[in-house]
Amino acid sequence: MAEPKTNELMEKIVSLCKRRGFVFQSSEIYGGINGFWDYGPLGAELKRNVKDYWWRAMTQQRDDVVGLEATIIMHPKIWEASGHTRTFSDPMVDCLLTKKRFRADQIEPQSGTAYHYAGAKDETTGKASDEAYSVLVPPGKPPESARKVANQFYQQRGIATPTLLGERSEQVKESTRYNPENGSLVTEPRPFNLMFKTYVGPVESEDGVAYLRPETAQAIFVQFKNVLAVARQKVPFGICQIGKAFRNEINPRNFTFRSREFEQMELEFFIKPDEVAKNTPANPENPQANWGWSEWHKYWVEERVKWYESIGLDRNTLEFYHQPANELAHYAKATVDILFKFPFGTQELEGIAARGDFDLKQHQEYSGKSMEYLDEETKAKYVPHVIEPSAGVDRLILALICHAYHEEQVTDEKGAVETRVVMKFHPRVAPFKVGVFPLLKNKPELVKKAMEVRDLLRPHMTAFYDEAGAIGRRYRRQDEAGTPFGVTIDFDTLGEKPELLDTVTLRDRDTMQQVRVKIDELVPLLLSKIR
RNA sequence: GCGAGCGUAGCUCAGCCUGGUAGAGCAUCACGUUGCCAACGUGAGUGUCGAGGGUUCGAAUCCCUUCGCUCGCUCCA
Repeated sequence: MAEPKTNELMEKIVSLCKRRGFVFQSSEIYGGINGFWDYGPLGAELKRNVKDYWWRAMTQQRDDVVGLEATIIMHPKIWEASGHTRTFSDPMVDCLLTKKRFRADQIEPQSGTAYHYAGAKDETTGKASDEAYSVLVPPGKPPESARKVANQFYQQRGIATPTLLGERSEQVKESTRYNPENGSLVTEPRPFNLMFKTYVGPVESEDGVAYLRPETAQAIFVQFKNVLAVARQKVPFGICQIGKAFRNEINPRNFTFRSREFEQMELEFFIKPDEVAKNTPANPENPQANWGWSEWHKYWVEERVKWYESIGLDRNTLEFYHQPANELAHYAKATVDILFKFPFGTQELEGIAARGDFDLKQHQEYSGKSMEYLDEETKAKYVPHVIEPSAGVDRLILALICHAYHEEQVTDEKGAVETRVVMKFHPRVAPFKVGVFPLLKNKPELVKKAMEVRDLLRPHMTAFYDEAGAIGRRYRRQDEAGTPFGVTIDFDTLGEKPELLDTVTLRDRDTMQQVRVKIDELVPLLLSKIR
């Protein structure tokens, strides 16, 4: 089937999301608020299904993972221990000429001669700028190179043929105020705090400063001892959590992909340090308590890929990025990103990191509380290491929507070709599982029977009843909502052909094929398809 | 944050240049019709033209500010 081009495709998807009620812009009637999105009726069902299914797969169906639900606002010292207070508030500077942005502390100190200018004037037009500007040139280079850069600067400000005013020079040593690439002055360092700040208590004072969590993981680490004490688990075991996190992104982009308020699904899986584990490679299907971090890391990557497959994102729709050593965070031993090919580019859905014992050690140090675990089997005492599969819920929802979106050319019986838009969600995550339709709405017997069928299905699955308009139109509406099955009550259901009494047609969203099914068999049949 | 473009009905968009207080298609709702894939008929509704301010007798249209969206740069623990 022909798919539209990328930008066009993304626009169609955004449009459908609004039209059908998957995603709305937050606070839209007030003009919207950048980086925040709401889920409409269909989106809310979809997201709930995805989270429920993750929760079921990660903890309810495993012996070795337990759940946690922690608060969004936590003790501010947590973010000092985790490093977020430091790394999330780097002062940044921009090059005044190229606008390129640097971390202020990462600019290589420069020495040389700085040429300062008070402004510039265009002798022919009379246009002038009194904006001060400076250029640093390396020792021994003539002032002409500084003037060239300064000319560019003033030309950008609308002075076509600038005459530089008030030039004076100065020797500078080890300055970080200039762009090392072109010598241009940079802006004053400006703080960028990526954490949302708030105040605990009614009085806004610095004592009460707190942050909305920028990730859910830390909550798990700080509750590690409590969970350990009650969960009757032995290392290796995991703690998982689903919850909101907040980042004051400089520039939210790509629909819901990078939002300022978003939801994460995270597992922290605690394992033995390699010195304690015997590090016995074994059958990957059969996890071993004594696996080292490398085996566990591979195991969780595979587990997660299987999970994505189970909701319809086949392996070949994903890409895998093994972060090279120079990109790894200093505490990480390995990170594998699971990526999805979005229309706007291939982007990360989940990162699976082997984080060593960094996080627990940090909290041990900052809180003064021991994070050690007594391994009864080996009698060893250690701070467990951790494997962290961390997924973004909202970007996964977006991936599912993009993946589900299909346009198909359909030829009707009159030979006219039209486009069918169909959202091919996996039945497990589809917002509605089944649509129930009376063939005609002006026949009370059909309507009555259809309502009975709806009521029969409703305790088991989300069922959408629709009687408005022609039957084909109702099918197409459900195609756009991604409802995988349609049940139609017709005259045969009522016994027009006696052998078909109490049977209905069951339509498959993707193939549009219909089969006749006994009403009695509907619930078990559909349940087998949506679980 | 910087640069460029854009913002008109639920959606897609015309109108803007050259000011005279808004339109199309689709969608929605009601009634009728409809015997399985966006049929048809009749009728109905909707816009503070993104917001605020200015110019003008008069602003969707011109100017300024602001918010939002898209793209590029930047950022991305």
